Amino acid sequence: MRIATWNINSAKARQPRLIEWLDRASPDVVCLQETKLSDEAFLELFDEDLFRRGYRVAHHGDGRWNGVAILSRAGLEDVRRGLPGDPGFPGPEPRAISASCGGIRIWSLYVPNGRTVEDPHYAYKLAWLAALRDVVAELAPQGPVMTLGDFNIAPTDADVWDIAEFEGATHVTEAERAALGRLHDAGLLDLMRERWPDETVYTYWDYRQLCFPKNYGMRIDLTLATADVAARARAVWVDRAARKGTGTSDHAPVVVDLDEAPDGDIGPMVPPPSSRGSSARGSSSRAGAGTRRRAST
DNA sequence: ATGTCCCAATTTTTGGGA
Repeated sequence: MRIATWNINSAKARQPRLIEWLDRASPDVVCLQETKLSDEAFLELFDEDLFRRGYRVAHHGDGRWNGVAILSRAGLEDVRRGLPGDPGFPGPEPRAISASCGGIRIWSLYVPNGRTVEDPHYAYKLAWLAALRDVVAELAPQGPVMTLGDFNIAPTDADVWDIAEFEGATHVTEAERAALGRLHDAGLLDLMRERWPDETVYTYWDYRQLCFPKNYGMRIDLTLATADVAARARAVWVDRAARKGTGTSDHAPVVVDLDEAPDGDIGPMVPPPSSRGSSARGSSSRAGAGTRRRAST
C-alpha cells in the first residue's frame, strides 16, 4: 500500500499538478493539506476526476484558509473531522481529518504555523500539538496509526538548510521539538528518519529567493506511525519532481510504501512448508517471510 | 527587489498569510 502526504497550497491552483501526480505516483492513500476550499468546492472540482481513478474522498475545509483531505482507494471508513480537544483560534479550524484506510487509522494534519514566538499563534500551535498528543496517546495502543502532514516543525537542526538562519524563529524551537517528542513518547516513529537516519531530506522550499534551485529547504512534512506500521515500511521518499516546473506547491509529496499487514484480511500468515519446524525464519533470513496462506480452519 | 505565490474583497489593487 502506497501512502502519501502533500501540502498542495490550494487545491484549486494545484488541480492539474495534483491529477498529473496521482497518475504518475499512483498512491493508494493521499493526505492533502491547505486545500483552501470548502467541502462543496473541493468535490465540485475533483469528484469526477477522483471517482474515475477509484478514489473516495473525505474533505474538511471552510474556504479560504487551511483545509485537509484524505483520498483513498484502499478503503475510507469511519471518517472523523477535526481534532478532539482542538483549542481553536478562537474557534476550531479545519486542520485535521482522519479515516480508517486498509486497516490503518490515518490522519491528515496541518499544524498551525506559529508565525513568530511572540505571536498568539505560537501558543496556539503548542496547544494544538498537545491536543494531538492526547489523541495519539489514546489511539496508538488500539491499533495501527499514521499521522501525516505539514507539522511546521523541523525535528532537528539537520532538517533545515542552515540553522543559523533560524535564530529566534519558529519551527526549530525547543518547545516545538518537545511537543513532537511527546508524540514519539506516545508511540509514533518518524518513518523518514527510521529509513534515512543521516540523509539530508527536505520537503519544503520557500517560493522566494530561489530557495528550491539552491536547495534551501526544510523537512517539516512528516510521516509518523506506530511501530507495527513502521515494521512494514519498505520505502520512504520525497517526490522532488512534483516541486519542479511551473504551477507547483512550495511543498513536495512524501511517499511511504508499506508491505501488506502480516495479519491482513487475506488471513493469518503461517510458515511456508519448507521452513515449518525449522529455525529458518529467524532474524538471519527473510526468505519465505512474505509467503502467506489462509490458515486452515 | 522578500529573485514568490495564493486568497478574498473594499476586485484591475491591496492586504494578509505562509
